[in-house]
Amino acid sequence: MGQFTIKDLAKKLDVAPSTVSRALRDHPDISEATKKRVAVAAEKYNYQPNQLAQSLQKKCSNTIGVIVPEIRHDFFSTVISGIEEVAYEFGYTIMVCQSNETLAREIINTQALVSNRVAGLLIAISSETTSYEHLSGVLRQGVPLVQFDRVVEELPTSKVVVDDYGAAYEAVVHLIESGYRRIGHLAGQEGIALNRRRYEGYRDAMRDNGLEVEKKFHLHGGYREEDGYKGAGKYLALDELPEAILAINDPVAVGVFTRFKEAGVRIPDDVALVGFSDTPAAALIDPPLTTVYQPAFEIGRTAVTLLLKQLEAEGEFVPETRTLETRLLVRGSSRPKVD
Amino acid sequence: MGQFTIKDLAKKLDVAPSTVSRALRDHPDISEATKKRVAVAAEKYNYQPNQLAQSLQKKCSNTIGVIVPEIRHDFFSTVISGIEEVAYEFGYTIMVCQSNETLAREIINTQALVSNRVAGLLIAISSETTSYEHLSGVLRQGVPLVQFDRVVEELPTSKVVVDDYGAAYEAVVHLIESGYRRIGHLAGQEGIALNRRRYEGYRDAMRDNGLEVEKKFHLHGGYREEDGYKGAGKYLALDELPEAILAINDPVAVGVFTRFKEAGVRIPDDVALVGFSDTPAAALIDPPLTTVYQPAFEIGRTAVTLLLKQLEAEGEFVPETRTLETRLLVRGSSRPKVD
DNA sequence: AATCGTACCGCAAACGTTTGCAGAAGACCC
DNA sequence: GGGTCTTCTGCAAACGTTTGCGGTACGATT
Repeated sequence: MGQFTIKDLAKKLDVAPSTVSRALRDHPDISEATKKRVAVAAEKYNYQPNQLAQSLQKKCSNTIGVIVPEIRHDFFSTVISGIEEVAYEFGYTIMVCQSNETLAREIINTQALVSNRVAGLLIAISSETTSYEHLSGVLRQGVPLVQFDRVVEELPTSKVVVDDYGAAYEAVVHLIESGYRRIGHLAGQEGIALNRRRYEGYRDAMRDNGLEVEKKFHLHGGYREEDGYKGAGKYLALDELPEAILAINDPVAVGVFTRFKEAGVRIPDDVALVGFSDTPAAALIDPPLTTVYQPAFEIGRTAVTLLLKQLEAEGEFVPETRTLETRLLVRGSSRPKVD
Repeated sequence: MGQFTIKDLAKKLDVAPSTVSRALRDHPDISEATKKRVAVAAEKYNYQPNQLAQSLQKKCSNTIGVIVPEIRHDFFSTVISGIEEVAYEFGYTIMVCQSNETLAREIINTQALVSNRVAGLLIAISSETTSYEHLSGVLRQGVPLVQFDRVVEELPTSKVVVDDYGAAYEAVVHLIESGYRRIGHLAGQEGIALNRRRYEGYRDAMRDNGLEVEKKFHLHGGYREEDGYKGAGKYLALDELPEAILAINDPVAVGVFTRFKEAGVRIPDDVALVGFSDTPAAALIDPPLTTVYQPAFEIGRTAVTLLLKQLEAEGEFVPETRTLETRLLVRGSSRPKVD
């Protein structure tokens, strides 16, 4: 068995492998006649070039490595979809790994992908990732790297992000304008740039409107629905509830939503709620969730595009940061307050 | 630049590349002393084996190809997650492609993956796929293939499916027991095995309960939310509505849900609704959607497992079909009818 | 008729591994 | 001290490509 190789083809046609190779790649040295013969035979025997061999020889492959915290998270699967889309368009295939939000696995993933000699790496770091040695290692080895969504700012790579600060600011202003004053923030892990940026947007929006951030309403958790569920439990354990909550993302908001519903807390009458991402579920729950739309698909597309650009550029390339537009989708969960 | 190779390592240690290779793989011929030296140096210089070269030489790679209709569909992203999970566990990486529900792209995807000499292929066919030449081609080339969810039954491959017939049957019986009589079915494209099986379950459940399938209530569409939206439009265009609808999957059910809500059709009072998959949104809409839970994650896990088994087996392998359990999740959208 | 140019093709090395085989060095036996 | 066994290591070929360079054959030019 085994695949049909260029040598087999050469033997069939009684020419040298090199001739076949050149014929297939339309090299001017080869006569039209033999080009045709080769093409016909290749078709007939269903010859498919061995990408492994090709990549080995050219010292560069046409696969792109992707590392995300969790594939099944709607945001990331949409990003991956976007990545695959343009990768496909440019003749690349993608290798996808998930870190499961752990640093250990993220490290193994990067090594595996480098070991597979991917042309470049696209990554959104795990929530545990606070040391970047593995990533700077990748850079040191000359593997192009583009970060998206959850980025470490210190690293000199291209980045694709959204204006988290501005989006959070806008969301909070919206809440304030809707009549909510005592606004809480259910954030992600501390120390992550993305969290910090959203927090600062929240904080500044409060400050600029003469409101103060109440520490007890500023809680930390993870990125998953269960984290939201737990977070809501913490709010419920307080002596009083905030008037509104800005959740770090939609899954968390949904978790809060569920927990509150169980507890008989009405949304938005008792507590207004705003999420981040616009997952499909957001629009469907009742009341529908006000959320910050993030162009996940575009984030993916842009990330590969930057990577490909870097691949073209070879030496003279400078990291570039693309900040994509968000859009606040105002829905029922933050209906103007009536007292 | 360029990665550190086994040759570089050999030069540093003043031994032959073959010795380094053997030392790294713990070959008994090599003395403990040099093994240690090699290990230390490999660590020091951060040597990472070139998988491409390895795969080329061994004539088999450690990457698994995955083709799904759409990555962002919750069901598939969850399957992929499961696939990645066990692939990772066994030292494999996965290459993921989406066919976007088109045959043309599915063909290109399979070729690309074969060209990359994946160890095996995992596929859920597109809704357009009615000719299987590309897949039998893959088999003819000796590339292990496992189908999941949307399978073509004629092909002699391992398969991972759920009992679509039984699940649909159960769902319809549930509707009947809840007092619904005139039950419609919003199916997918005709000619797809999965659709046929679910249809038959629907049909037989009706028949076994002395009810007849009304042709006008049996419509066809696609797998996406928009297809459900459109399908609902078709129902609305009829002179009357069915009492209940079994949708081919959750996104479609959600589309129906949305369209009906717009039209003022109440669920389940005017029309009851049942979906398939249990996407996250299903439980969150109001009323929550009754649906058939499919163990997406397990489907993914099982698919790789079967593939790995086949890879071990070498010659003496016989295709195997695993049918995973579904579970009907009864929720508000099919509340017992009150007349 | 000798030279040159051109058009086309093959040889062989290389990419980074693995592996069968042979070889070197020492230990052991008689 | 010559032979045989071990133990360890290196050589070289191979996996399927690509590519620099050299070579052949032929027609054209002087």
